[in-house]
Amino acid sequence: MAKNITTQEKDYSQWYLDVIREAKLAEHSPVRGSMVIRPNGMALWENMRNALDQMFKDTGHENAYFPLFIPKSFLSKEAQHVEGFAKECAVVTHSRLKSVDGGVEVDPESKLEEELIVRPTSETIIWDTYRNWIQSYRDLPILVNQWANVVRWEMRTRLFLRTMEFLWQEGHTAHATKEEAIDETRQMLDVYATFAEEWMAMPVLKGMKTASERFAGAVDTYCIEALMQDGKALQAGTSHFLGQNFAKAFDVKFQDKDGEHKLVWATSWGVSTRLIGGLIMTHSDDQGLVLPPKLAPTQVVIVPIYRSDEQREAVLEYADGIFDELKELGVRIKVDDRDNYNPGYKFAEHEAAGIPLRIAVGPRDLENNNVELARRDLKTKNIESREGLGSRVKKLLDDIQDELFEKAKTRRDEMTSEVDSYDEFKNVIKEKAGFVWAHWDGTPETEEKIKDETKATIRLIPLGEGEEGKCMVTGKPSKQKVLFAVSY
RNA sequence: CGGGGAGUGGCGCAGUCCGGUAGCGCAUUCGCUUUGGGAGCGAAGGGUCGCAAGUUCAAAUCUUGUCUCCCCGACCA
Repeated sequence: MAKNITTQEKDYSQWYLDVIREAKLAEHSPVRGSMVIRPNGMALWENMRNALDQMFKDTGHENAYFPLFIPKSFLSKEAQHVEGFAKECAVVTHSRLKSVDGGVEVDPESKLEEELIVRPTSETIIWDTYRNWIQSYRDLPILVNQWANVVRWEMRTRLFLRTMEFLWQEGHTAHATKEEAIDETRQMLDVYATFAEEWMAMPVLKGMKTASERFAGAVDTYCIEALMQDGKALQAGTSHFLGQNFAKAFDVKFQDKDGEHKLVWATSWGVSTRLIGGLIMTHSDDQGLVLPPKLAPTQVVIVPIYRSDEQREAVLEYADGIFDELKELGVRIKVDDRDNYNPGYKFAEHEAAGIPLRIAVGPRDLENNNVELARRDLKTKNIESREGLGSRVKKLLDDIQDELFEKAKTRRDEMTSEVDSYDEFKNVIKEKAGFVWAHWDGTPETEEKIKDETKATIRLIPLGEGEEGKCMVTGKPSKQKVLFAVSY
């Protein structure tokens, strides 16, 4: 079984790569750190995108599109922002090639007057644009999102988790008041958390980043953090309160009701194809991908089983009847009527692809008016009556969605510890991994020391009040426990 | 970008030490038999051995460079 997939126990990293290959989600391209997203992977991303997009629209946002290329001078306008991204930018310096003995080389004559940066994120070009869109308080708020690709010149890449080019959405909003901008930041964090939990069935914790983990140019960075099966944390989404940093840098002011000219308040927020990596490492197993029904491109696959042509015809007719019934109920379903693979092969293939439910129908089922129903997540098989199948399948898909979440949440909770001493902390991080709550004195020095000594970083500071205590390292006062983990 | 490992038909690998006609399994194509957990038999197709230089009568094999992937570090969504 699953003969092409390394077990999680043997090598989790290799397992992750094998699952992606066997589920045909993506593959490496000839360009270092860049991937080809295959149709299965793109269909999954499209479902995620559609769900998120609707959530953005429901909260009053509109989509727009800004350029891929950003003039170099824009990047230097916000000091923190430059510092954060300078080291990982792709730069366009020339505009054409010329032929040289059978090959091509960069034409030195085509050197650009001002070099262009391939966007690592779009704050700069968007704020340069917003300056022209905003004059009055009546122009605010601006609630815009864009779906785009961005490029960050990464040293070390992993499919979906960290690639040089990736797909994402970036929301960029402009507000008249600080309070409104903070509300927006928090609202979008909630949207991300809801999406992660209700659609991806991936439990997340919400919180705020420390200064060292903050987005370059933000006043505060909020995040959702998920815990993967191997005990490492994954930052799954971020929402930034940008204060007036970009408004200052790009001189974006509005005339308020009181006639005063004021700087605009800003937010930005994003999630990326990295979420697919999180999805894989939350639910999948040694047989391959496991997908939550709400995001699965195909929710149910019907595998017909037959010997003779007469049987084939009868079975396919039976299968088509089921297909029609479920299709009518809004289930994403397909019939795998390929004749060149036997059922066992198809079973294995659909399991690797993570299709939540499989219905097998053969002559025996026709005779008894049954189907065989198999759950991908539990690997169970049951004979079920054909009568009322549609509504039971619908219910089952809902159950799977809920159970995947509960299972992931239980695992997350089991892998979450709370410690009071640094020795205990070091031991837990080393032996058990997972999330660890502990007191921290709030200084970057202590944070850095912990990171150097244990590889664990502060994933988030919880929102709201916590119980006071003493830092596990320095013994200095701590306002609340913060969440540590080794992360991706 | 540093350390380690790897690159040979679509996939997984042997061959490399010790240079001498490029092989195996799976997959693919055709035919027949099969089909309730990755089918069987027969036939066929497919590879400038990552790429580029060099050494040699001769290079998958030796040398140098370079690209890509995996693991570990530094950096990051």
